[in-house]
Amino acid sequence: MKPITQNIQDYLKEIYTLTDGGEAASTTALAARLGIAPASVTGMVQKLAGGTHPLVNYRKHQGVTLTPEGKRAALEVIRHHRLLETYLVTMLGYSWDNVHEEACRLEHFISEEFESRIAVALGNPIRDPHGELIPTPELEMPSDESLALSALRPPQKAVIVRVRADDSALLRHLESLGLVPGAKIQAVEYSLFDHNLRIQVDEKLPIVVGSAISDKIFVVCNPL
Amino acid sequence: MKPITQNIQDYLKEIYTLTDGGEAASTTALAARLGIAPASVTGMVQKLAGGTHPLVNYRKHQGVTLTPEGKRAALEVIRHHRLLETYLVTMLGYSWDNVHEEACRLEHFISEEFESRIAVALGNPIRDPHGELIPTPELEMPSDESLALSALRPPQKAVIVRVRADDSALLRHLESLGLVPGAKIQAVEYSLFDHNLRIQVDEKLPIVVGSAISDKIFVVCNPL
DNA sequence: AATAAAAATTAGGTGTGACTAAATTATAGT
DNA sequence: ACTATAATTTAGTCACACCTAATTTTTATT
Repeated sequence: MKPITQNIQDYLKEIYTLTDGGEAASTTALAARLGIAPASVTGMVQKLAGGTHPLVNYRKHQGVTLTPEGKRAALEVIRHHRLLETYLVTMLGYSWDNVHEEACRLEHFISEEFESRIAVALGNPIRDPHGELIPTPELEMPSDESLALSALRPPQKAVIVRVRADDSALLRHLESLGLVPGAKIQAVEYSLFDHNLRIQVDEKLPIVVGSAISDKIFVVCNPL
Repeated sequence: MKPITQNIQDYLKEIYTLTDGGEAASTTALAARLGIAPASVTGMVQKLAGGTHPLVNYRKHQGVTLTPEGKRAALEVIRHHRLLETYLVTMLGYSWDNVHEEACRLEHFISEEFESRIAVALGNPIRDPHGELIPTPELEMPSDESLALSALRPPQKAVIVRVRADDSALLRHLESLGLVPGAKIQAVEYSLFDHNLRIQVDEKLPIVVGSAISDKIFVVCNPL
C-alpha cells in the first residue's frame, strides 16, 4: 500500500498544528516549519492528496488540511512525541528544555508496544512535561480549556497548565522565572501600549513579561 | 563531511559480525544478511571504501573489512543495540525474544545522552539479555572466553553465558528448555554421527540438542 | 480596474540507495 | 590445464524527496 514514512509523519504533524486554529495550512507556512523550500512542499502535498486513501485535502492555492486518516496518523505521532518527552523527563532525568530533539527523532520509530509500555510505566499521563495534552490511545485529542497568559488582566489569578515552546533557551528562561506548569499567577498590571504584563508568580516578587512570552503560556483561571 | 546514515550503520554492523572470525566479508554474504541484492552491496561498499576517511577496506573480489573508523562506528551501533535490548527487558518488561526488532530500529536514532542515561540506569551492564557483550563507552569490545556448547563433551560441566540468536521462535524454544544465560549444563552423551548432544540443564531431566542449537549457545567451563 | 507584490506551482535537476540483466572474474572438478 | 559453476562487478534504471529557477495565480494597493 502506502507506507507512512518519517518524512510524511513530519508533514502530517506540522499540518496538524498549523490547522489547529481551523484554517488550512499554506504551503509556505509548512515549508517554513519543515525548513524546506515551498516548492518541495507542493510536490509532497500533491502526493499525499492522491491515491485511494489520501492523507490530506488539497486544492491548488487553497492550502492543506488533514483527512480523517491523516489526522489519525498525525495524532499517533504526536502521542509518541509527548509520551516520549514525558518518559525522558520522568524516568531518565532529562531536563524539560532538552527533550524535544530526542523525542522528535524517536517518535517515528517506536512500536505500538513501546508506546503502550511507556504509557503504562508513566500511569497513562494526560499532559507532557510542558503541559501539552497527550492524545489518548484511541487517538482522540483531549479538549483544552486553557487561555493564553497574554489575555490575563489585573487582578485575575490563574494557574499555568501549558507552555507552548520547543526552544531550549526559552524554556530555560521560563524555568528560571518559575513559569512552569503548576505555577500560580496573579496579573498585577497591564500595559496597553507594549502589551507587557506584570505578574506575580507563586507569591514571589512580580516580574514583567512581554507578549513573546505571555503568548506562549497557557493558564486556567478557575482550577478545581 | 560524510554522514553515517542508518543504512551505512547497518552495513557496518553486519560487516562487523561477519568479520568477527577474522575473514573478510563477501558481498554475497553481506547481501544475504542485509536482505538486498549482491550488486547493491558492491555499489555501497565501493562508496564506503572511497573518500578520505574510508569506513571499509575493499578490493575487488576480496571481500570487505572494517577500517578503524568503520569499526568504531559499528561498535557504537552495537553498543546502542545491546544497551537498548537490556533496557527494554530490564526496565520495560519486554521478553527476550521480542527485543531485537525494536532495538534494531531505535539503535540508529538515540543520542549519546540517551545512551549514557540508559547505561547509568542499568548500572553500566556488560552483557545484554542474551549474554552478548556490550562494547564499553570507549567503544572497546570486551573479550569473550566462552566456547560453543557444541564443543562440550561428556562429562564436562559449564554455565551458559551467551545465546547467539535473534529469531523469536528459536529464543522462545530455548527459554522453554531452560537454555538461558546462567543455566548450568552438564554434557551427558555425545553422538559423533549426528552431532547431537545430550545435556542436563540445571539438574533437570536430560535433553538432546542438535548442532543447530548447540552452535548458538556459548558456555564457560570454569566459572568463578 | 490595473498593476505591483506575494504566494504557489511547474519544470527540470540532484544524490541516495535500491533494483535487474549482462559481463566478468574466481573456484573447483575432472 | 580446461571448463562448468559460482561469485562478483558493471551498466543502466527507478523511486524518493529534496533543490533552484521560472512561471502562474492570488492578493493587495492605488
